[in-house]
Amino acid sequence: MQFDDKVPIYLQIKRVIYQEMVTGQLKAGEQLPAVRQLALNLTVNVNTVQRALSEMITEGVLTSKRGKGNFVTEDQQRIGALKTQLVRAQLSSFYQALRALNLSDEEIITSVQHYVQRRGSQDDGHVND
Amino acid sequence: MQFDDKVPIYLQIKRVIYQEMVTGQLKAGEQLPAVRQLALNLTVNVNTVQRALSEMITEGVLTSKRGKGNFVTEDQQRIGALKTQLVRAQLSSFYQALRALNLSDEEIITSVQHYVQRRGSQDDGHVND
DNA sequence: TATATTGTAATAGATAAATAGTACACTAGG
DNA sequence: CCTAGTGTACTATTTATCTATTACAATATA
Repeated sequence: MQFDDKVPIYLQIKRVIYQEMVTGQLKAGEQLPAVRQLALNLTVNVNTVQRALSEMITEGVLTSKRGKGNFVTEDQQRIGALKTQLVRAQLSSFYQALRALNLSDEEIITSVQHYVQRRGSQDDGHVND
Repeated sequence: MQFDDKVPIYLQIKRVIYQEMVTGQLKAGEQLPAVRQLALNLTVNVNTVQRALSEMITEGVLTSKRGKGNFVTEDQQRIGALKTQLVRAQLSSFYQALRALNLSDEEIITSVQHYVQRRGSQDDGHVND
């Protein structure tokens, strides 16, 4: 996997796993691949994977069972809250950045609409739910 | 100034100066504060400021005159292009992040609308152009 | 011609992050 | 009981970033 070398890799790994939980690629209670396997998949060191996972364990979205594996929380509501939290964080930083470039609220909204339209008419196989 | 310790400071400095150019706090052709002064303002080392500025000089948005100072490009169009570029980068990463969280195009648009509305009704002294 | 102010370069040290490698602890299954 | 597979811990090394410090080069001005 390719990472942005201006952002710590362990943070980018967290983001990937968050996304898999939110999209349901990883379901509540499901076991994650072994840390050594994750390290291979991500072409990254085991310690780096471990750092990402241990933070997520502290946050309560993962649980660890020594000798067995790492598991997504059973708490489906926790995952829902995670999605809300991640979406809100994106909205906040996006809004703040565009305001800092002097865009009005209206301009921000229409810029998103136009961007989405442009992407929609641009035959790159993405689907719209 | 406070920085996010997960992102290189020199990149965050570039972002701040970009914003000042785009918003007109720094006008085309205008002289920047001396690097040593900028370092004081930002509570950062001169070398770190220098790294940010030297990259922006390479990009052509700043020019340097040894013994005189650093200056914003005279090319107003260049600044306009900079704004376009920065806005587009924000849109792209924002869109990609929310798609990765399984939001549809419609949901992305309405989430922005609701976020802006919520902020608008929330008396925190921001103005709407 | 000096002196102050500007940008620029170079060195050395500190810290965070990532890597490689080794070892240990717990669990399941033959 | 032994072995394979799991998470976890620790050390050592490398790289990028930031800092502190010193020095030098170019410009303006008294």
